[in-house]
Amino acid sequence: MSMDNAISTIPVHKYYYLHNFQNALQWINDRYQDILQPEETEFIEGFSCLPVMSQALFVRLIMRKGPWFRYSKLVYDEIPDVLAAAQPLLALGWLREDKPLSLEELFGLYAKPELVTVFAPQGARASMRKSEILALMSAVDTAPQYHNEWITDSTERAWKIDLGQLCTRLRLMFFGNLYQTWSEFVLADLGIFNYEAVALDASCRAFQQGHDVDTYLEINVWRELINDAPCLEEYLELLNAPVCGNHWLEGRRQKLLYCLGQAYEKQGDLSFAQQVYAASTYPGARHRNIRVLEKLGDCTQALALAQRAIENPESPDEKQKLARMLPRLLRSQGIPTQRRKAICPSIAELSLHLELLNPEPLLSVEFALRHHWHSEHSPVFYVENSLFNALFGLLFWDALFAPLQGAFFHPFQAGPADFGSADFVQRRHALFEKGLNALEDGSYQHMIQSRFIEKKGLLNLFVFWNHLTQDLLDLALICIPPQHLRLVFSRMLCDLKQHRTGFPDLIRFWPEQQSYEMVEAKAPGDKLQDNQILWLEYFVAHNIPVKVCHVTWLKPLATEIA
DNA sequence: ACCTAGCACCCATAA
DNA sequence: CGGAATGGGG
DNA sequence: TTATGGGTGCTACCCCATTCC
Ligand SMILES: [Mn+2]
Repeated sequence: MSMDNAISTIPVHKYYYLHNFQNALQWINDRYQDILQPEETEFIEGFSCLPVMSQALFVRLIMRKGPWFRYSKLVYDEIPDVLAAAQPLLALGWLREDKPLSLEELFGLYAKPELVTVFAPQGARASMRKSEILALMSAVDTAPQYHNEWITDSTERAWKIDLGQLCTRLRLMFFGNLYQTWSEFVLADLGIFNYEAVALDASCRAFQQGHDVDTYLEINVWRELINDAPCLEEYLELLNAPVCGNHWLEGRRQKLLYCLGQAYEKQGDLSFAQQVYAASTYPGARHRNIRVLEKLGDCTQALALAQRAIENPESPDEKQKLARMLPRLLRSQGIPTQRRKAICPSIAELSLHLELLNPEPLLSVEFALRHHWHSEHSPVFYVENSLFNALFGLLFWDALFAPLQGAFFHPFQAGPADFGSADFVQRRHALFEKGLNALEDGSYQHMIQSRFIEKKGLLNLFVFWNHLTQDLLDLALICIPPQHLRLVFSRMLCDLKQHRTGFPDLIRFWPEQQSYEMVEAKAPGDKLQDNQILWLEYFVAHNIPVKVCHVTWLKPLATEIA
């Protein structure tokens, strides 16, 4: 804790955010000359000509919620005269005070007590909820007005930032996504996020074509539309959208279709959902298509599609789901099926039943089991996916951070941008082979240990550093034979997206015997998930030690009424 | 990869 | 008043 | 009773102030 405080109190330059933004603009300007739109070039040029205070204010604003701001709410030590700083921005029209505010915008800008005062004549009362006052006023007067018409008798000013879209576009071009913000810079400066240093040359950039930037933004608009409000029939027009030439964007488009299907399904528009699922190649879309056909009562179609699918399953996960649906669909057609005994007999044999006394304070089954088994000579860790993912991330560090074309293009990446694409492993084949070979010749131990030291704290999408201690790592390397690591990593490499998850909750070590065992803990009512079952089957098939422990509580609840 | 994914928890339904 | 939710900040 | 599907909630840097109910 004190360490964290020490880090976060290191003083940064008072205009740190402005310097970061200037650097980002420079970066973009250097790499995107051919793609930048005229107004973007104009903006970059115009920005550099502004007085420092105005630049600083502008950057402060684009990092805040917006698009409306109240002058009185803009208080910064490093910008003593906000009004003066705003003048050049107002003159350029980057900030506007001559725009009307809708009622909703006004309500976003002012707190309830203020609105009660303003709208008391129309019947607003302090006892009402803010939403009730809004409803009241909507009934009376909904037309947008200028700020000084809404709020008379006030020295307050309201400004609207007009370059939000443009700045979002620049941010997208820099990061290649919209979830990262300009605050990445300061978080990295403060040591809150530490990124691997990947060599980036002047040609590294997220987008190769201006059109792709637009496509990304369009998809994002659709996504917000789908998430924020009920989906209309008109959205089916997405079915006619052209295929994207860019693989990465085409994948995003397919995912968008899948999300639209989910939204339709959730709101009960099964027929729309079915059409969209049928058009999407996103993993899982076919399964949802079959399920929705079933829900629609079209079991004939559902069965036909399921039978076609099981001939050529897209993944073990889909195969698993299909195997569960098929008997039901067959029965619906009057075709009898023998009642299938538990999912897989080999997994049933892994079962172990324990009655435990839940210590105070109450623990989850995973922690209770760990507590029950843990001892100095047989330590137990609650690791879930984190252990094997971390070992994977450390062993294959060089492969993950290899500076391949298109993989890295800004200094704040926890992994390559093309992680998710079908040819990800193929493109790095030789590097992954190198890691696997290290398992053969024994050098993997040193490789993993030294990277644990060297790379500690650096963001890696496979390594969760707070879960991985030196103790845990030492025990894992002592107790888990390299043959097992190889088996696990091989399966992961088949499909990194899907096979990163589903590992058992606990791992028990017996360092003196150099042995270990993984254990999936199950509370009553909890059941194995598909990805867990698939790993269990794999472990059984390769003699990797694993159990499923079903825990019941010995003394249910005596101290419950408190 | 913070409107996203992985996990556990809780409930409804059907054989 | 308590306490959740949101926004701003380094 | 079991099996299945579905929905929800938590958690992700951490601290602080404001807002709202
Ligand atoms: Mn579990």
